[in-house]
Amino acid sequence: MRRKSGFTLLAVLILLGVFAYEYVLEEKEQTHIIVEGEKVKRNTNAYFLPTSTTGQIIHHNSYSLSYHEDHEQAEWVAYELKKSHLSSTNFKRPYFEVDKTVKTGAAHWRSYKNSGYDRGHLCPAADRSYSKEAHDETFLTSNISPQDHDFNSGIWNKLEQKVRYWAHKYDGVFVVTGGVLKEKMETIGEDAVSVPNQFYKVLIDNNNGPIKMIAFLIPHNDSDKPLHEFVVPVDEVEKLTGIDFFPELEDELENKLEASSNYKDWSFN
DNA sequence: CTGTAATGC
DNA sequence: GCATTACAG
Repeated sequence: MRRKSGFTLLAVLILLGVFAYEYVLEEKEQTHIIVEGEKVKRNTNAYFLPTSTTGQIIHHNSYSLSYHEDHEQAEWVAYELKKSHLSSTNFKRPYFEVDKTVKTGAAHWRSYKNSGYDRGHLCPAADRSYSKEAHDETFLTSNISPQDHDFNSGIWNKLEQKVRYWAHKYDGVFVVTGGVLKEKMETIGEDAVSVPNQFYKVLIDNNNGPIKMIAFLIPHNDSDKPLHEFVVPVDEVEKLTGIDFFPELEDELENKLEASSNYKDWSFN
């Protein structure tokens, strides 16, 4: 009797030891990840916000944006797309609303009417379908840009779907999207909303292994080319837009990641 | 999924 | 203006 309980105690102790050892290993790995991006995981939404060239950053509940009054649209829209955000829910499309939080006055949706261009979401409705409130919030005029319908439903839609695929595969990504806004562009409607000649998307992933980035720069035309042909270094988008995308990253890491147009870490399957 | 447009109240 | 329906890439 005594001998048996001795064995039991020993077995329990060994098991405890194994669990403790594994726990320490796990802790070590997590710490390692956090060190790479400092406070990255603590407040991702604020941490990854790009700089604004206009000084008008607006925080909505489900995404943030920097509004460019001259072009009557956002220069960037940024949000975290978590794996848990992905939803097959199909909410009914509401009407677009003028974003009243834009102090200089956001574009009116009538400026897009009969313009020949789509009201193209920058933050896609499908990326905020985890609640009706979040979904409907994407239908603000500060979140749209004039897009050719074939482009919007073609190559751009393909990219948006790929982002959702990556959010699922990599347990979330942080997304920044916008049109490249330049001095002279075609405009539409009474508000003279600029029609960008290129659109970009910049992604950063710090949830799955080593931190990684990827940037896309796509001409405002539909294309049959594979998406990976539109990959550019983040530096190139920064040069075109004047936006600094991840200013809070430690400089050495930021410089290294933003100079690369290597996409081997991102699965295109 | 991404959207526009016509119709009736 | 809002709701419903039809249609297209």
